[in-house]
Amino acid sequence: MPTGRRLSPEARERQIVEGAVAYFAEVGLDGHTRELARRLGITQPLLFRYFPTKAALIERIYEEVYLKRWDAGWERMVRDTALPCLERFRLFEIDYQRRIDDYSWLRIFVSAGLKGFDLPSRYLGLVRERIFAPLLEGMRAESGLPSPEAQPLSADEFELLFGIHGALVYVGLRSRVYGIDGTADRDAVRAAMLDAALPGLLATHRRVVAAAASGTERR
Amino acid sequence: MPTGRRLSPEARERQIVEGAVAYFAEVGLDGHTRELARRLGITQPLLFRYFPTKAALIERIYEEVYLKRWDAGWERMVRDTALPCLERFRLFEIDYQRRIDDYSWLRIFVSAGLKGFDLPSRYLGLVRERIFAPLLEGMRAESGLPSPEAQPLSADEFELLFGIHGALVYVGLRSRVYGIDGTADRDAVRAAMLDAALPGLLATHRRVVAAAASGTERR
DNA sequence: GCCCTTATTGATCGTTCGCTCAATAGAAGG
DNA sequence: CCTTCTATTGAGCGAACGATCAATAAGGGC
Repeated sequence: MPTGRRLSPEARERQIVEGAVAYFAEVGLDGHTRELARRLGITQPLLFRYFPTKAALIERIYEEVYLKRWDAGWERMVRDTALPCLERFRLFEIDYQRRIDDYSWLRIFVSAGLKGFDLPSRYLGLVRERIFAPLLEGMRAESGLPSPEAQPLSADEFELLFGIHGALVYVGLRSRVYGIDGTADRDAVRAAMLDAALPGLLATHRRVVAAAASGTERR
Repeated sequence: MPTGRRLSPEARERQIVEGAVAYFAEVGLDGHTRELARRLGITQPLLFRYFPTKAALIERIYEEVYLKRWDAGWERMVRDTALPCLERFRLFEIDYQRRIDDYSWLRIFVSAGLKGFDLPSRYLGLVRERIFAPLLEGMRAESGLPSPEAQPLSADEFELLFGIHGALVYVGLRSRVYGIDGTADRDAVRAAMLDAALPGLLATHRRVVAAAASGTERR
């Protein structure tokens, strides 16, 4: 993609942001501004006309890749009482995983985690509060268990969902971060994982809630 | 840990390796040799007396953290016909996860993956061939299914084990890489995940093998 | 076709990187 | 106590880093 000089500021900014996402995803957030500029076919000082510092450019990448790609429909989907909770969970995960099983998304996410930025923890906090909490509340209701107001959602309940979630994320990580050339159809693999994990989930959830209710019993 | 100058070469090398593991785990493999030396209380040129290049030091870290911590007992454990396969799998994962749920292990692993080094893919290849393949072979036998010689192990079968494995690894990643302060007892969380996932595993495995045997059927 | 705005560049600053080497200093043997 | 060996250091090399700024050139309005 040659540049064609003197773009409009909007077009140039877009080009820089998209190029930066691809570049820093590939080499990590310690990548160099000169190399990024070289790949874009522009000079390095031009980057600093559009972003005051490298850190500001990276902050913009966060907005671009994570905040912008958060789908408000997910929050509605998991509250849609027309479907059973397990089906809502399945639909959410299929759509969510398809969105994040992306070279840039996954690599910048773990790269940010390694560098100690709070983006991953804040993002997973969002998943926890806006997706998993409503789902667990629905599962409580479907099983005739106390509402979260009567008995707060426990850490173990969240782990139930994060466990399945993690298995699905790991499929993408193996390919995008560990470099295992997954020739497999990862969508199908995840669908099969959900088929295996979901049927027993409600029963396990009831056990976990009952254990939490009756003090500190174990299993 | 102040230095006390003029150590024996063996003691100094150990100190450097251990310090390097801790340092590069914390800041990533792009960390700087000067900062590492400062933390060790020595000068930077001394590092280069013990390791010719920074790359050689990092190579040594790989040996130290991954190859050296590989437990040959795992390979025996998963072949121990005295126990049912699911129990072997459980015992392996409990021990394995306890070993790798370690700040340095997990962070250097994903850091190496991001930098494109082949360590993670080679390591996971080891898990696949030396741990999961024997387990799947045993599961085939327990279920009266064809041996791997008669019908090769399929990618879907490996995904069955990698799915559970990934859910367990993700527990550590959330804490060690994403920086979510897991106040929870991660060992107990993983034990509960295994309790939830293992009971249905053999039946699912039979379905997967049957589907693979009868051509390209789906579910 | 000319002018004026501004996107873009070339040159460069101070700093820090991985790495080298001659000089220094601490322990062990006689 | 003095010599010898070598672990350790201080000074510094060339290269590359993020960032700055005056000079240049491309396009739009008249």
